[in-house]
Amino acid sequence: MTETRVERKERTRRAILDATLGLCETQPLAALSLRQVAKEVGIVPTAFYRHFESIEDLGLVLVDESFSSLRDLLRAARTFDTPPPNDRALFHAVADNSVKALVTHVPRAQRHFRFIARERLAGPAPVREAVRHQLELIERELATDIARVPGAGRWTTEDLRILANLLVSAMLTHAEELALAGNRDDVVRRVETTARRQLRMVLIGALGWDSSR
Amino acid sequence: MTETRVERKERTRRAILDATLGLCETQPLAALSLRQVAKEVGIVPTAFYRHFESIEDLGLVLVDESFSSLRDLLRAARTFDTPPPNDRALFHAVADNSVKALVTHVPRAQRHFRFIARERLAGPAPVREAVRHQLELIERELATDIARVPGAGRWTTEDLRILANLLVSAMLTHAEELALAGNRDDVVRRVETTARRQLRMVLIGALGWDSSR
DNA sequence: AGTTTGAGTGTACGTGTGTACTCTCAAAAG
DNA sequence: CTTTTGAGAGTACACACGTACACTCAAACT
Repeated sequence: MTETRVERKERTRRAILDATLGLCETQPLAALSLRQVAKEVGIVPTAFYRHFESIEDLGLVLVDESFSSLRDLLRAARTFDTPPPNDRALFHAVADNSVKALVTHVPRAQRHFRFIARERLAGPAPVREAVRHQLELIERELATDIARVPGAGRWTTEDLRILANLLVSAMLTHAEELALAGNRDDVVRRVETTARRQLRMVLIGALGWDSSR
Repeated sequence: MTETRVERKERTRRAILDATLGLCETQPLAALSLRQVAKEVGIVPTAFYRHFESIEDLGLVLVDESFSSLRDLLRAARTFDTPPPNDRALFHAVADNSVKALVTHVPRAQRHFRFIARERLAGPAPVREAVRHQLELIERELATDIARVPGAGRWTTEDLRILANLLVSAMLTHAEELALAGNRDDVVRRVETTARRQLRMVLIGALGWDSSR
């Protein structure tokens, strides 16, 4: 039952991260005090400094952590069981798949999504910048992904980025709504429908779009 | 140069509202202290209570105020100088008009937009609820507006709501980006392009969409 | 075995916080 | 002219805040 020194340290570090995520469900990071976090973890305030330089520093770590679970979601959304027969079916499949990934992953990583959504705009400047940067990376990934879809040949790189931006901001809105809804089944289903329809509108609408105007 | 009693009271009330909007550009409402606001205004902390019950109460007033400037923007976006000749031109005109309204209004009411964007997710629960409610009203207005556009006949009410939701969340994202950019011309132009293209994609894509699947 | 290391403790400080209370003093009401 | 009213000032309190400093004591290193 003895614990090595690094193990123990890692355990309290995790406890601090978890406690902060928990406290951030009801208030933004900027409204959080070092003492509040320490009390929640069960350590003395000064012990906090053994792990993080400041609340802001902690926030940056949480951003990285949160985005790695977002990446898991996106990876799931990209995987198909069976390749769809035609274009229209493909778009439907993409939409359905993405939304399914959204509603199954979000509850599991609720606190991460909520954290990102909150701190994206309300966080301290460096935290906001970190979130913005990560979202940009995701946008780019999504853009190259869409580029491989049939009918996307006519699209310019710029337009693909713009389309990806639209999809990311829509999905972020839905993720936040899901996270806030908790486990209320009716809300989950409503968001699910809205998200799926929006993706279809955009993707199918995209077929009629031509970058050359 | 004498000032009536109600005039004077209204003046400090405004000063409190303005000071709070100013302070909220760098931090969320929840991280704000009553004393900070009072100091900024130039009154003693206890005098605050003559105007608002709490910071949260003040927040709710700011939400109302902010949304009335958002409504101004939307009204501007709906007004046309000359009716466009055909459907495609109409969609382009709608998109151009909306985006023009966005980039001209946002700088004027920057602090209001920033406040909404921040507090929508990071604010105290009652403030978040107030923002959510106002956005829902705007969505409904937009939906009935789109319903009058040619080609929208085939759309169900539900789908119109879903489309409006997509547009509102996209425009909110852009408004926030504009507000954060301040007066940096290159950013403004980039956001402008992105917003216009997204609106066109969605609106023109919408022509190809059929609610009946 | 003896020594070093470092996570976590305990105490102490100056400062900021919300709020209760009494006081002022000019505009409004009589 | 006198009285009432109410925005704002001033003082006071108990409490939470970040952080500096010296301490403990078991695991890890030599």
